[in-house]
Amino acid sequence: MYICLMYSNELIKGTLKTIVLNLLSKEKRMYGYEITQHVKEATDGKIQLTEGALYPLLHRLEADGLLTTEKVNIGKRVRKYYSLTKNGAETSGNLVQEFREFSSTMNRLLDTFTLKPSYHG
Amino acid sequence: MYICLMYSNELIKGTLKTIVLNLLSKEKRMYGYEITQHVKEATDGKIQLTEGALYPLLHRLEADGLLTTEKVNIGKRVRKYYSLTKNGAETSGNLVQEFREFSSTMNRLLDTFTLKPSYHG
DNA sequence: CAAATATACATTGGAATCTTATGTATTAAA
DNA sequence: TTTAATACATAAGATTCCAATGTATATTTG
Repeated sequence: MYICLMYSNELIKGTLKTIVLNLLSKEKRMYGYEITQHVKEATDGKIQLTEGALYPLLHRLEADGLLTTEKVNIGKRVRKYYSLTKNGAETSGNLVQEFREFSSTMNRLLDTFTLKPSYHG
Repeated sequence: MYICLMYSNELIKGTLKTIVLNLLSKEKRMYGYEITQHVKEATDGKIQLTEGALYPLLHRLEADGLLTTEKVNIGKRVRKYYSLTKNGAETSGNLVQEFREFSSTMNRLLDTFTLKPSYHG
């Protein structure tokens, strides 16, 4: 996904990594499905991550040394837990701060010109 | 561009349209180069639009009926002014609101989990 | 108990968006 | 006079995400 029912979904590109790393900086370890559910609940369904976006990202982050994994058997199923590496924790903090700054800059920019959106026809 | 010196530039994908339409909802008409300079100044250089992203977008928005153009001769040069159509003004308002909501949702989501970004090693 | 739903992983093809690089040309400043 | 600024434009490539599909186990519900 990134099924963002309330938003034109293009807005969110680039924030998935931030969301995931930030979550893992607070929770010791999480598995993919758990992440999707957590984000969904925390945002009242406003942000929903798709597997097609999430799983490849998790694999990439592991390959890049930002995450480590441990497999845990749950009955006959194998659950894959992800945790931050030291590098991942650092990156997490940076990305969150970057988003905050960007968000602030954007909102200021939009404020400057959104007093009355009008049609100058 | 989208040369965002302070940000990992991926964060901004999807906001270019919002920025441009919002600008044009406040200024009767603007031309491409003017838009890049305006955004640059208004954000203290934090957001810089590249021509490679801006011009194709302007063309697309015109093709989609959100913008109209008028060419003005400046000496030997032709300057291309863009203005919002009625449809464009409506879209502008929607996109700005969507960004605000998304921004708010994201910041709340990040707040929930950023008390202390840490390495659980 | 059977069927539907939830849990849980994964990959692939394609769309959309942006960057980098390149190109042309005029005008102003150093 | 040469450099920088103004002003447009396009093309190739990277990145990121979505939709679709696939597999399989576990739980809930009718």
